[in-house]
Amino acid sequence: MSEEKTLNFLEEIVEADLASGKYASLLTRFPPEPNGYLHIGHSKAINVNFGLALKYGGETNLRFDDTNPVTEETEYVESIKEDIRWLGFTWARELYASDYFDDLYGYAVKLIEKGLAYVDDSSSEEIAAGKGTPTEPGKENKYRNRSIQENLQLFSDMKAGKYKDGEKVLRAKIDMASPNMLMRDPVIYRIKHAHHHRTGNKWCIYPMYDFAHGQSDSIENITHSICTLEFIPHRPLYDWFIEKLDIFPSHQYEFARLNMTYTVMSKRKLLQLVNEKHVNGWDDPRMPTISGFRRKGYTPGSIREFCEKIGVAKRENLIDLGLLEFCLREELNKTALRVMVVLDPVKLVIDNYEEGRTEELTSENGPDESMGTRTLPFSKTLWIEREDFMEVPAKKWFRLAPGAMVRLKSAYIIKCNSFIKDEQGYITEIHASYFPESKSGHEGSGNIQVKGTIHWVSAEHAATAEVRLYDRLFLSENPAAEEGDFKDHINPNSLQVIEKAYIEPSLKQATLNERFQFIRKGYFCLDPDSTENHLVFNRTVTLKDAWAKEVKK
RNA sequence: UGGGUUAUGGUGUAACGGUAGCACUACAGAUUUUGAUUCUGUCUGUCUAGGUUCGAAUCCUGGUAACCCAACCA
Repeated sequence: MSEEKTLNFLEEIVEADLASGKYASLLTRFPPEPNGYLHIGHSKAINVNFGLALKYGGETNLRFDDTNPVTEETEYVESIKEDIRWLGFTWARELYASDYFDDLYGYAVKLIEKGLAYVDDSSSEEIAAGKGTPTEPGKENKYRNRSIQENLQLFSDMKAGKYKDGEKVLRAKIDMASPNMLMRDPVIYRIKHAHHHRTGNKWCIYPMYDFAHGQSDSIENITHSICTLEFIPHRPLYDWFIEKLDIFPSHQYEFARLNMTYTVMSKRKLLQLVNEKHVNGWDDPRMPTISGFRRKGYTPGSIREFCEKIGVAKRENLIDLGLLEFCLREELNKTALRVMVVLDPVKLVIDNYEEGRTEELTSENGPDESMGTRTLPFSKTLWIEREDFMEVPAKKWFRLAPGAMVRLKSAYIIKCNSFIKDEQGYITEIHASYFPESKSGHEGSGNIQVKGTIHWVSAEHAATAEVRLYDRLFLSENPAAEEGDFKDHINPNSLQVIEKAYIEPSLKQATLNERFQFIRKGYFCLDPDSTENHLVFNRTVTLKDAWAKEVKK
């Protein structure tokens, strides 16, 4: 079977540009604004930009688009860098749009000198009104015809701080009747007397996105400037500035951003979830942020694989969260250490097992023999999962029930003799007898056939831990598209905390970067909230559960 | 309603005028000391109406639908 992978449209463009000699090498950039945390949607953009460069032997710059001092903070710069590194990518240069403020100012002066920009004294409302609507052209105002000399002076005064915020702006002089609203004399510089996280108080005028992005690309000699679909209408402006300024011609290309089921992706909505305490911060494991996924136990490889699988195209999409989970399970299944943990315990007493006796049983750590084995203490009294016992077994029930037999994983086959209920009818204890000859790994262990195998922990030897079970944050597939407030669709049971789960003793040595499969229950990892005496585990993702489906039928 | 972008199974993505393929999901079966994994199989698709052509998802014409654009945000 040949592995002939077809190219996505960006790869086709790049290959054509390289083949034609338009560019000798490839240089892309990832340009986040440092005003929030990166989410899974950004990981697609990261994968596209870094992935393309990697594939074609080029480089990728990390450029912080920090042209708006009032929303941006150094804290975000650090988290963004950490997330990109964690995903496994390395940038060629760490740059900032603010590095180019002097150049950008010079470009603005050049535009004024060419009669292509003017200072406008209108209020923002007046400017908005003057732009018209998509169906009606805008109107040219009286400031549009100021002399070059006057504009130069005024712009210089703006820079010098002679005006207050909002008193004046610099606008490009393009076409107030353009069908593209963005070409109707866009504002390119505004006054903001604000402290900038890098340039401090040096500037009180700041360039707008459209006057910073393309030029920054050009200054860095970015060959392919890749962004999302909503910037398509900006492209004519992007090209206009490059042409009028006569600078290196970077080109903009657009792809469809990632949308995923059962979550929201807009920064505004994520901020709301954090601020209104629907989650416990940006790195809450229920958040679609990179830091949230990291804390939940996702691996960088699974996210990269997911980004590869979803492809790159120009059409709107809503990708099934199940695909991300598939990528995760695919990796974790190969690498996670198998351990036994009882989340919802009920006591199991082996009547014919000697009181006080303990055996060290051997169990495999994973599917691959190279992962080795460990020992597990076994004794008369065990904890098993409450849901693994049914007083009146359902049809096709393979687990424990009165008179039924199951195997205790890596141990013995047992047969249930009886069980005890309290006055409320709650089962408090199950009694069984074991078959010594059925011991795992020993001759004759397979003489008795059973359909079910369940996990267990020795009561005497078990340690305890808190376990946090996460479910999807929203009940709706596409909460942002629902009528009304997206928050009305929050899943009230997205977090279930188990205060006291019984864990096998080996788990006391768990470390933060290890991944575990709690056999039959899912994949888990240690949470940073853990202390030596209080371990906390997060459920990364469940296992597929064919029985749960059977029950639903 | 002016401009722009996009339409392929439930989802995502290929096929670049010549057999509609791949992955996820779903379903069925086999294996299994995890009802996991693994393996095998099955279902389901070219927005619509015309046209060009020996042949159209692909080219042309007309519809339709979805998304984006009227911040001194990015």
